[in-house]
Amino acid sequence: MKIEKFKEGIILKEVKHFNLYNSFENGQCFRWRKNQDGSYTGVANHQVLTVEINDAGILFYPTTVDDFRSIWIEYFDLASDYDLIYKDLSGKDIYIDEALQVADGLRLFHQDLWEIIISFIVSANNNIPRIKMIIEKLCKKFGTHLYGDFYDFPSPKQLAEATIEELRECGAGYRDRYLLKTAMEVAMHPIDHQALKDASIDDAKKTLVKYDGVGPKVAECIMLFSLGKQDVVPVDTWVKKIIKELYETEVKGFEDVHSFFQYKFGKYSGYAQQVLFHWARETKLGR
DNA sequence: GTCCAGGATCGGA
DNA sequence: TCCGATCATGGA
Repeated sequence: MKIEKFKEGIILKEVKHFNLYNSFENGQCFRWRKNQDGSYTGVANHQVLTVEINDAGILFYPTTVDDFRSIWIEYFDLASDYDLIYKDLSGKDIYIDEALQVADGLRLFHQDLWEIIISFIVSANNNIPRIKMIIEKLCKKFGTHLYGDFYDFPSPKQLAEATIEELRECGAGYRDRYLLKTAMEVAMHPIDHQALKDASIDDAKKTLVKYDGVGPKVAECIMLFSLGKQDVVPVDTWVKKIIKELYETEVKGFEDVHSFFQYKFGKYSGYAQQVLFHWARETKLGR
């Protein structure tokens, strides 16, 4: 990977399969804001970062070469070969082929475990614009101020010191007590991140669903969006809609949607799910 | 007014 | 183990 210094940041040339819109607005992350010029600015790794694509390549700023190597390559999944994924998935059926075209350059990020746990507790029975709004309020109210209008995601300790009323003021609704209980639990007993990464899907899920507000689907999102488990398939209302409208006959004979996806799309079934999810939302499938 | 959104929890069968 | 009711909130 050719990393070059560029003003306050770095620039990557010749990176294929990185589309900003498809990567930042597919429902995997909630804290990246689109700028007027099409670039995105957000907070991750306790830093404010902007990602921009122009004729010269992909720009990341402000950051250093060292930080980019040690932090952002992992976050943006830049070491993965998406050609490999596309070759593996394409041709499996007409729907995934169309979805891969629409969602081209969608990268599955490796986001912070704690932030993803809280974010997807908020996501339950909720919609994406509201999830973004609630998380933004949580950060502003309980997170550390970074720069301008950007705040760090609150730590377990910071969130554990919140009151139910304050969480309700952020718009969390009935999920307020889930957030508080999970924050207090994690503040008391830090998560063993490496153990979760090493664990099997079943074992990781068993651990994750112990947190209040984390059920099977949220656990699957945590595994796919933070732990890098690319064969985990979160089944939400949109995926159910996709199954019903496109795969109703095909899914019969399988125990559930998970085994169907696993059989059909193999080791990248989680990526297939995310591409289909994004495609369905973009094309307003069934609307 | 009803329905829906990246569902989870709870009590009862 | 499984199923239905219930849970805030705001936009369509």
